[in-house]
Amino acid sequence: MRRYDPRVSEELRPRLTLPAGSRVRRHADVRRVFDHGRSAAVGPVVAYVFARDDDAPPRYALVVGKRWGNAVQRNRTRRLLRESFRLTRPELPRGFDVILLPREPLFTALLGDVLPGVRQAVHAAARRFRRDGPGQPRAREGGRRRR
RNA sequence: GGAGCGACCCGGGCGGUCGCGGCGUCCCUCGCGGGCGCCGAGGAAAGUCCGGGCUCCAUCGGGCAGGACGGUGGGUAACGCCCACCGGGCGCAAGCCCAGGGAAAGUGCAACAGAGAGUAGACCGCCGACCGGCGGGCGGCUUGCCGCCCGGUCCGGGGCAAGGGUGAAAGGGUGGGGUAAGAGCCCACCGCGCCGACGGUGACGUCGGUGGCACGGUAAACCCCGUCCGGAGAAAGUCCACAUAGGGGAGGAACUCGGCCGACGGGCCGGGUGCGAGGCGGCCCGUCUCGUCACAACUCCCGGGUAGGGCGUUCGAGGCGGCCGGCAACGGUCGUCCCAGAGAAAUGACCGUCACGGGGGCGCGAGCCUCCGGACAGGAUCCGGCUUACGGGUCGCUCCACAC
RNA sequence: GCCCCCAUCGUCUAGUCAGGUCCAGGACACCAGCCUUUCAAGCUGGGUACACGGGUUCGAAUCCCGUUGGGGGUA
Repeated sequence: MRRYDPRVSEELRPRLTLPAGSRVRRHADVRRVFDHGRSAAVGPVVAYVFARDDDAPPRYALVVGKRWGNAVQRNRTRRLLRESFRLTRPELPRGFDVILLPREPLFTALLGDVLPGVRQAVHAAARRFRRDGPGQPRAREGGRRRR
């Protein structure tokens, strides 16, 4: 069985907390990231980012739909993404709202499989946002329409 | 040892590093902060299949319609659940299964096959007693008729339903008597119906008598009988804040009585009947609210806006232990405990170690080394059940084989 | 979360309420043959389905229960 090397976190002092305030909770904020943010995908992870007008640490939200399995499997997926975000948060660009989504099934994945993807995807999306600015909402033809 | 049946229990333990959600408390450089303490998923939290609590519909009243349930007795807040018992079916057995009321209230359905499918029927077959004919023999005499006998490997009428055959099902079964052949036609036993006695709270059982077969299947077909059920569902609901803009469309109906003002045009208030609209899931009754010569208000429909916060919200038909009652489900009583309450959603990540299971190797052996493995699955209003998914253990019992 | 509905050939569907005549019918699509120099069209023939597991019944696509998979409504 593969094991995750604990030295990854040993290097990363200071404190690696994940306070409640670092979560994007309001529906309007989530919509803003999806409609006007920029995205990038690395490995098993997709990241959407949108820059706020401050210099606070990055905030996150997770979107894991029913296609990723039952409640236990979705919880496992969310926890891996959250843990990856927590461990990499100090090195991520400040002032961004980040939404993380899985791109492939993560139920059987280990933390080491997910963490590099989160770090690189967020950085890539942030670079794209700084270069191109806010995007326009994609037209959703057919399918479900959000009000 | 093998096969099987039932009841019950458990759902890894300990430790470390970094974190998460509540509540309490303290600190500060007050912020989306930090320290400390306590608590933090399941036996199914699942499916959402039943039953209740709770909230709103003014009240939840009567009837119809509709739905659910269905042996008996108990348990329960209630149930479609549980316990005990009865009856039937399956199994060698331990045991398991049963929507298990009514088919003599009525209606419907049963393809194909078959003679006949529910007021039964006669294809093959069986019979030759009875009637008519045919053939033969004998006898009589009024010589072409009569009588008697024989013939079903002669015919028809007719009798029969035992046997064959069809079917899921053919209008009691077996045996004997009986008969021309047969048949509950008669008899014995079994089954069935009815009556009675006894036992049991009861479903029902046992025994006796009697009838002489009259009652086929299907109600998870309509239906009948009995019992129960008002509707919606926490995104229920309620309070506050914010916001849209007083948007568009549709609707209906009169009389009368009393009092007061006014001073003859009438106005105001209250009541009655009628009418209209609406609420009480559908309909009717009943009832309540509003309106009633109408700009408005009212009611309904459509359109538009908001997507924040508080309460509901977790102490409960609650858990654990003892004693008592009960075959049991369960109840009573005493003691003790406080056990998730989030609001897009917290239990995680990683590591060590010990147990447990499996494979391989070493060892005479106790054992040692090494590599794997640990299921189903995550609270979202709360309980009681059912169902479905799934890893393992303990105890008891049955049958078979072997040994003593 | 809560409350409803649906499932039949490759696709769209009929049959389900009132069980048998249904080894399930139709249209398009598919395959083969004929026709044509070839293709298309036309004609002839053919294959293909009751989501799954139980129960009731003599008999189930149909009735009942459970499972699975879809869809819709609701602040």
